[in-house]
Amino acid sequence: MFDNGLSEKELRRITKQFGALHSVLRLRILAALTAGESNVRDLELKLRVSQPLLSWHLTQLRQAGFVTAERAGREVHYRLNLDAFRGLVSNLEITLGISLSNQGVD
Amino acid sequence: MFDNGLSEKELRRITKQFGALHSVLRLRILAALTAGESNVRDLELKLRVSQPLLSWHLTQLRQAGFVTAERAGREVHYRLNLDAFRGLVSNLEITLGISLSNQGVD
DNA sequence: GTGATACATAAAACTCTATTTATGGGTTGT
DNA sequence: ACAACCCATAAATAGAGTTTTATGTATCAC
Repeated sequence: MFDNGLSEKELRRITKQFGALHSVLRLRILAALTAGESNVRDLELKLRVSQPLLSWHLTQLRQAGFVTAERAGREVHYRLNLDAFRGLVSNLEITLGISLSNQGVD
Repeated sequence: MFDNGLSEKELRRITKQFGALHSVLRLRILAALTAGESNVRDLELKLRVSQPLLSWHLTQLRQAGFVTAERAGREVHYRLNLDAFRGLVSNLEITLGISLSNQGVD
């Protein structure tokens, strides 16, 4: 056919990943995690959202692969998984058939 | 505060952009446009979707900046706007505070 | 064990997005 | 003007995602 390198399954995968980034709150969560790993309570205080809501968004991010969760006592530590972002950009490049390296853009 | 370089307005902007990519059909549209510009009728035949649906998705992509539309007679020619993708990746890098260049990933 | 803390999950209400069906506006050719 | 074609928009419906409220599970301290 005319597919640009990505299988149907991969298409659904990156679609879901883009969906996981379709939320101001989730982007804020990711931004907060750039400072390093964090538990849920700290994020709750930092972002001023309810705990169940935060938990739900963290689940979305985890299912998309953008964060990992690790139990430590009664806390759960979340941290960024940068490779997931790199993989997404890479798949987007394949879909578009171009390079998105932004050297010389600004 | 703790913002990683992006304003509230910019956050909403890239959130919307990610939302525009949260659709298998829209990714297929973008992939189809990598071959070059196209009118709506050709995309309709290629992707086998109804014309109003296609038109709606094209509007979403245009509002997000990923495609541009140009009238040519009674046709409207759509084409990719690669700078929008580069800008999005760039903003994502700012949000995460890292570089996403995928050199050496595969 | 009891109580307190940390996190996840379930159910319901709400909001946003996608799809269909029908119609309208603009352009070309006769 | 008329008919045919290309595309956009409106209204109605269906579906997916989000938020709240309430409850459950696991861990630590006592």
